[in-house]
Amino acid sequence: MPTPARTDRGAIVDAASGLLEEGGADAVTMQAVAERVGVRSPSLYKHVENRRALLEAVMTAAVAELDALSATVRDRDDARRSIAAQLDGLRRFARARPQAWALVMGIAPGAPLPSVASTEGSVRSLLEDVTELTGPDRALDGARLVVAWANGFIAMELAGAHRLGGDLDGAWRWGLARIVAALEPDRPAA
Amino acid sequence: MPTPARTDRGAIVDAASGLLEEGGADAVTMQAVAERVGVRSPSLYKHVENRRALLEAVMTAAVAELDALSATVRDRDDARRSIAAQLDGLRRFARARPQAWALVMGIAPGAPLPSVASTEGSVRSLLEDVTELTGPDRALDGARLVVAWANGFIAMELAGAHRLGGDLDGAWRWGLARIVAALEPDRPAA
DNA sequence: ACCTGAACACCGTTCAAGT
DNA sequence: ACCTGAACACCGTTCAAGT
Repeated sequence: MPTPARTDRGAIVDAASGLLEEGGADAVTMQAVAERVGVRSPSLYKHVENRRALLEAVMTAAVAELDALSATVRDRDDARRSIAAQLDGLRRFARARPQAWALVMGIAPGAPLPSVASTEGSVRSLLEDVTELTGPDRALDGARLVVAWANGFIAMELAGAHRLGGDLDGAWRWGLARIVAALEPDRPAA
Repeated sequence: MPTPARTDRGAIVDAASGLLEEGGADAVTMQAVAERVGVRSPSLYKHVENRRALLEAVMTAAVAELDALSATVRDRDDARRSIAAQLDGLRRFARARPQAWALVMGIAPGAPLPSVASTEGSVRSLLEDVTELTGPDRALDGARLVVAWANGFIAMELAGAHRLGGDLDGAWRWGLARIVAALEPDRPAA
């Protein structure tokens, strides 16, 4: 006789996301996830292939959130403003969900896969904004410049680069202005 | 009767470094390390406090290598050239020892601690070079700009951001030129 | 003073047995 | 069709016993 499912994939991924943010990827054990959704750990294997696949699902969900956020903050009327808004959004997401961000960046302790590449899906709208400033020939290089800086800055910030002192928010804004200006070859922006 | 030591901390850290590069931090198990140095895993605890401390020692060794490399490639006569040389050196190191770089970046699977901050020790000489271009007021912001971009780019590269295509070496050189130019407020560099 | 086997608590994963 | 307990191979770590 068929037994009705006592949990499902969505609940499992949610539980894993919660555990990830609370204790890092190491805290996402099959037993902890199982306990949170109310089953025993072997039952999870009816819904996810294994722990690695579960973490990939968590990652995919985070990428989707980032894509949605990117679409929300985008400003189609002003490329410069749009780039700034999207990078600010990325930083906000990273501060709110550092472990998910680290997972997406391929930076997480216990991460399943390198995956910055998948983030580049959410770079698509950024790419269009950047193209407006660089022209099509340097659009890809420009997008890489911008994304590399932002993620590198965030990595430093989350890793606690406070010890050098200084105003981190100020450093972000100054860097952001410089980076955007650097996309425009000839005009020496303010 | 005292028994002569059959291994020592240096050999243990070396073995751990090798395992790290071969299979990532997950491969640095106490048993694998023990086997490589020719003892049983419990004996390791006579020389290192625990696995976490061992990984920290590996990280410290990598930071020391980076510092040495940085000192080697530095060019005291030309700040711009010196910055480029140091970032190129960082990229070379990251490509040769991706796992060690990831560990230092706080990016490794199973990393013990966020530690980009400690990298900033090796940023000291970079900081001096940057100061020549930005002046003292923006030196810290400028160093953060440069280091963030370089590490972000390397993270993308190591994570396999090839899928978007394009010339990655070209993107690095172009970005590097732009970043260095961005340090000089007014002059619109070539 | 260092090394070892045995032991403990924990992992992920498989599988036969239940409903 | 899903859930479970038992089991397996593996972790990190402790500790009494060896030399």
